[in-house]
Amino acid sequence: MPELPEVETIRRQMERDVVGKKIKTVDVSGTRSVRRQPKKQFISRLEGTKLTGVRRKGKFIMVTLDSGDLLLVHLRMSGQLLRTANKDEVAKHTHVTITFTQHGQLRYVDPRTFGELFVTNPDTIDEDAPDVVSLGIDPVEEPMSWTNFGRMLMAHKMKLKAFLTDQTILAGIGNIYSDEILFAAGLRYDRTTDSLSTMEIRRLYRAVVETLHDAIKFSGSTLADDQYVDLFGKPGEYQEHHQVYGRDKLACRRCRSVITKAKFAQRSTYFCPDCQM
DNA sequence: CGATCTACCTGATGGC
DNA sequence: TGCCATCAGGTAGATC
Repeated sequence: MPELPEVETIRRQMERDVVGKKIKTVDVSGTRSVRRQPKKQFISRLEGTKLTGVRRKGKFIMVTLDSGDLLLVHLRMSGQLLRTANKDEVAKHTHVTITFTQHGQLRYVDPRTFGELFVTNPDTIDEDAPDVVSLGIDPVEEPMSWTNFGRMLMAHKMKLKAFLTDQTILAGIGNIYSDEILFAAGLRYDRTTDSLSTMEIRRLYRAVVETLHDAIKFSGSTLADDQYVDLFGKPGEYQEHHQVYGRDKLACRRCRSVITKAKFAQRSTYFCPDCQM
């Protein structure tokens, strides 16, 4: 489900709403959402700690705790973090409930159970979470020059969509935003990284940054199944601004050609055959 | 090394 | 209605 803009929306809300709160109790039900460490350890390392900050790298949310530990959350396809009152009805597929000493709870809900939570520490994260350590550059948190971006492109010979969605190169871009970025850049998903002119490199870098910032401004994208909602259960609005994603057989908003749907790496890919070359 | 595919899950949707 | 196939924001791991 969520990509960088959706995760960033939740991060910003958590920064305002849960930082400073102290965890009273943690409840874990089911076996899949906390799977990287024993449930008991997960719970004991959280209970009694205070949340001191919320950061993000790619699609990971990292909550800093006053114990020095880090609570890591990855929502994968269908995870939601929801701020609730203690007495609010418990939604189906609620797998983790964090109750604060005051002012309610933070709940983790995830129908498909692909997402996960775990507690780690800066000293042990190399062993605990190699997937976090190996993340590439977060294009929103770590801005770079377009020349540096060009060097990254040249260092990997692959198709543009594979480049954009490889979390060890750029962290945070998934299936929706790679398609939207490539439309904004006027480039096809199957162009190779080493085929771009200087102008195209600049266009692509600009599209990465602008598309992600735009999507954050509109609180991310909620698709027809309503799976993505923010910390307070509210859907995003960026789907109304999609130029290509989910718009196959519709007219391109720019040139009126028909948007095409293709398969790339077993995923749907949408593009305008006339605006993207 | 890269690319390609499969598996992990539940639920919504569409065709027959 | 029901049944079955297909698809969905992601990524790790096996295989070639």
